[in-house]
Amino acid sequence: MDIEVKNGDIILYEKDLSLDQTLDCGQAFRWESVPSAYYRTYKGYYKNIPLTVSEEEKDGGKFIFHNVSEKDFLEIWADYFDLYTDYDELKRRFSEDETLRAACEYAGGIRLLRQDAEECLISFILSQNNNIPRIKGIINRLCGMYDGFPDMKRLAGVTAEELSPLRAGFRAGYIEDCVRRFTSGELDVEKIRLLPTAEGRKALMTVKGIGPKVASCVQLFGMYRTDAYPEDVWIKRVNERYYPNGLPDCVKGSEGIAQQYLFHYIRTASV
DNA sequence: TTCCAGGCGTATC
DNA sequence: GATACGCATGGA
Repeated sequence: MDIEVKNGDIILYEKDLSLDQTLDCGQAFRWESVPSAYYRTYKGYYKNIPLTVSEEEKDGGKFIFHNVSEKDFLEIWADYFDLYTDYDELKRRFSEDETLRAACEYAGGIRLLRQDAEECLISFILSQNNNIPRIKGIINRLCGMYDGFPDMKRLAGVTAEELSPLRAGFRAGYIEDCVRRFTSGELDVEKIRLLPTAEGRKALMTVKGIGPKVASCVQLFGMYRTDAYPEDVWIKRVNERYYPNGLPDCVKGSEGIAQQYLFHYIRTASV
């Protein structure tokens, strides 16, 4: 990893990263672009730990992690941004497939964030039949209500009615059920994390409001289960159009990361 | 006004 | 197991 410590900031040189593509692609909902002197600056959180991060110029590969110690960078942010994974190698492997090659070229700055599992559980339940700006709004109000993103313990006993200020609609009842199942001891995030992907997915789907897509999102984004492949409306279009006979062998074990490139490609590249 | 949004539960066959 | 339909909410 190529970093420098400078005036209390960490400077990172990383070719395979774009803040727009990674922080604003629908895998995380708590990052906001803020005005700055740089090409792009985002403010956001991992587990309620705040960060301001800048991309110096478009596709320049130079990033500034503001006011971050080297220790915190290496222990928290390098992990969160998945900087220990070689995306160049990954993209070369994916590029055996023609569609994926185009997707990787189009959105080569995407990385899979290693997010908190409980936060992803709540967030992706809220994401169903909803659009990204409104998902962000609901989560923002949730964080306001609890002074940061609440974990299961903090949410224990919450009712749909108490969540009504979030304007989450029918999803509030799903949150209520989810919290009850995970705080009663009936389900355990850390146990699900250890299960094989198919079994963990089944366990998650026993929660009211968690279906195949949300379960896979929780595994992919919240448990770094890279073989989870969430099939939303956009990815269904990709599959019908490019992969009617299934995904190519070159994505084996990394279906979820491939999904990120394909999702961004089909959604914004007008192909 | 109507339609749609990173789906899912329920009813019905 | 497959398919149709409603669902809270707010922006287009």
